[in-house]
Amino acid sequence: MKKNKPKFKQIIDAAVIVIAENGYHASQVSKIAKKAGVADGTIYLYFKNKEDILVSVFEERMGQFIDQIISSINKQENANQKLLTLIEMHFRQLSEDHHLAIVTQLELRQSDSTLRLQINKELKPYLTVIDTIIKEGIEEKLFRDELNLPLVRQMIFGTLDETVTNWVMKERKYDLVKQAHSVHALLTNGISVE
Amino acid sequence: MKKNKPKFKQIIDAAVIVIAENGYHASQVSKIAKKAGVADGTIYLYFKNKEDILVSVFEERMGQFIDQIISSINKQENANQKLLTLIEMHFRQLSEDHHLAIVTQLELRQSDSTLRLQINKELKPYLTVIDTIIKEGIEEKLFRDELNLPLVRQMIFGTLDETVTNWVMKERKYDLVKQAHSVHALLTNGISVE
Amino acid sequence: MKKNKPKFKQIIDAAVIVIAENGYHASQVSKIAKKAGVADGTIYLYFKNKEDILVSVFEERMGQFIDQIISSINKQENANQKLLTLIEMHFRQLSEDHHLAIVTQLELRQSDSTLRLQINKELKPYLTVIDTIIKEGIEEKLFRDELNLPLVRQMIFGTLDETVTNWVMKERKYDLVKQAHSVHALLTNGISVE
Amino acid sequence: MKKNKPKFKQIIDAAVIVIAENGYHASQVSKIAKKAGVADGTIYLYFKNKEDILVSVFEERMGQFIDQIISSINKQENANQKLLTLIEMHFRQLSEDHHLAIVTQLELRQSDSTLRLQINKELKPYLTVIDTIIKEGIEEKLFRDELNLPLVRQMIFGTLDETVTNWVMKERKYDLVKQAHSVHALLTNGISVE
DNA sequence: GATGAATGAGGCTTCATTCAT
DNA sequence: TATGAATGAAGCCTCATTCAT
Repeated sequence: MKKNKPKFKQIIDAAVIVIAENGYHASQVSKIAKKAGVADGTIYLYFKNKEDILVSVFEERMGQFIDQIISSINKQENANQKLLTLIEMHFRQLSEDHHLAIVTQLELRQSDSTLRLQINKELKPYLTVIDTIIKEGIEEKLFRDELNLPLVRQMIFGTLDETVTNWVMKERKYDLVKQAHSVHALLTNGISVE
Repeated sequence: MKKNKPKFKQIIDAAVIVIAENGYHASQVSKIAKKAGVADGTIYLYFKNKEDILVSVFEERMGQFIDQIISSINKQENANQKLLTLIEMHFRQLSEDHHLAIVTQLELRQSDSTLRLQINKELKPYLTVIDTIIKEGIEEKLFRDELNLPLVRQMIFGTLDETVTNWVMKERKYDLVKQAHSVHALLTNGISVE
Repeated sequence: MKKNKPKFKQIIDAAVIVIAENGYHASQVSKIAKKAGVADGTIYLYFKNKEDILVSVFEERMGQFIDQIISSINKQENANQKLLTLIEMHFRQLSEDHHLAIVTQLELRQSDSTLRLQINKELKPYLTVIDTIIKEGIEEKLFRDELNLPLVRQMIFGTLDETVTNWVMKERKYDLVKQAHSVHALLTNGISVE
Repeated sequence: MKKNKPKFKQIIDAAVIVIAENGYHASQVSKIAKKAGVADGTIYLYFKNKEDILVSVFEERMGQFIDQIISSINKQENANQKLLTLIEMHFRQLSEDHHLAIVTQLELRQSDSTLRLQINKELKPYLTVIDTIIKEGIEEKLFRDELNLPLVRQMIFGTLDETVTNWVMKERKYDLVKQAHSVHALLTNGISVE
């Protein structure tokens, strides 16, 4: 299994940094190889082509990202706590790896539709986690039971995504994690008085 | 002023269609020229370079988009009505011009960071409109007064954006405008019971 | 029609010389472009890809080659005369354009099967001319009537081809055209006494 | 002597099959190694480089090919019989090893001039055998004594070669060996009446 | 002797942009 | 103004060969 060889991770890590620093379009394979400390050709022993590197970046990192969130959520008692934890973990992980944040929020969105399709597939488990929390919340009578599931999911994911993107574009000048509670409050209580 | 000459608009319109139909990366200048019915070189009499076409697409169309929303909002009495109108108009306009929806939600995001910076500039007035509504809502005691303005704006814009993107990616198979009320309810009342 | 533009012929001519001088595998597109006095990209305004240049070389030159032979043959009275003329013209034309001789006898045979298939298509009319002469000869009772047509064609073409290849590989140190009569005699009378 | 080690022959045999099945250009060293059941690097313990494999293919197989023909010819009484035997053996051997036929008639001709030079050297003994038969035939007064030796040799070899190539390209759908007599008759008696 | 992971040079092609007409 | 033929820079990928084990 190629994924367990050290060079596989070396190249993935190099790719994240190179893309974050140079932008998606200026990230030539040769630049990634150099940063990873391998020859250009070596890349192709581990990846089918350039696109495959990018998909793998997402697979590897998004996989970890979601696994972390799920394991944290499982320690929580109810849907409200779980939602808060999801938000905190989402913000924390991207805060702690700003290269990854730049890549996921800005650079990878420049990829063409074939790649974006792959990326959406990777994203699906995350959306499923959100769905599960909402359904639990409804069962626990914490959330309103007439909620339109896809709409709520879009609100939650859209809000988190937009918040992180803004933070990245403002060059990460403020503490993203600290906003988790407010975002949670907004999503649960809305903006209306009472 | 070049903007008032007929070929300027011809080229912008052609660009929207070509990008929507072919995707950002397969939209060569020559293809846009052909669709616009002009020679390749003519493009450069009206636009500095390819990026300039794309920025102009956004300037022109986003300008109209926002103007429409503002004029509709101004007929509304309070912040709640205005927010609902904004959502409806946002959804309606993109529903009615699906080429534009594809371009704004999917294709233009593939542009590089320079272009995206420009696009964000064009987006600013829209975000300001949202801010204004929120502030009005607080003054009118319709919205909670401890709201974090940027956060609320991100929630609103993030939710609308994600909702439209999902609709585009699902190939516009359902009625987006019909979702305006539910989205409005979610944003104002949150998801919690009570 | 691209074939009538001067650059089309310029590039074909350059390709013949570059391939003859450098060999098939060392004939980069950039080298052909340079010899033709055009930019690399210009090649692709006239040819689909590199292979298309080579097919066109054959189409153009082989077309002329065969046309010349046919028009000369038509002035001859009987099949025997026609066969002699075909041999003479075959030898003469390749003698007079040694670049073309090198390309057809040595370099173009290195092409891959896709290209060789195309080349064989171009060659077909020539083989048909040979067939026609043989059939005429039989009708005129000059040639034996139990002849196996494909076999005779293979003997004639194989002999001419091998003779020219040998001459090219011996670096054209002797007069090829002078051998036409002997070759004709061999083919018609065989090698046996009586 | 490396030639006597089993892996040497293993690799040669693998090369013939791989080239026949994949074509010259798609026959990477790694593919030959795999088919031979050795590691890529092992190839280089037995052959100087890739070209050396191909030259060796010819050396080994052509050597056998010619030896077979010579030993068959020596059993014949006169030049006429010998020529017929040569033709039969030439056709029979390639008929019986169609991989070799594909490689010699089609694929190896794609090699570059350096390699073809080597191949021609291997071919020389065969041409010498032909020459010897012709000279014998003249001495035996079976063949005309004013024959131009190189020319006759080119006719014989060219005819055989073209005949086999046609048979290979027609995907070996007819019996090549059965044509030996007709080809022999053509070469000895020519095509003319009387 | 045998392995196979690693190397890195090399070339075809696209397409935004220019400029002579 | 308008044209469109011509330009030429730039990058992904393959595969013969090496060499540490």
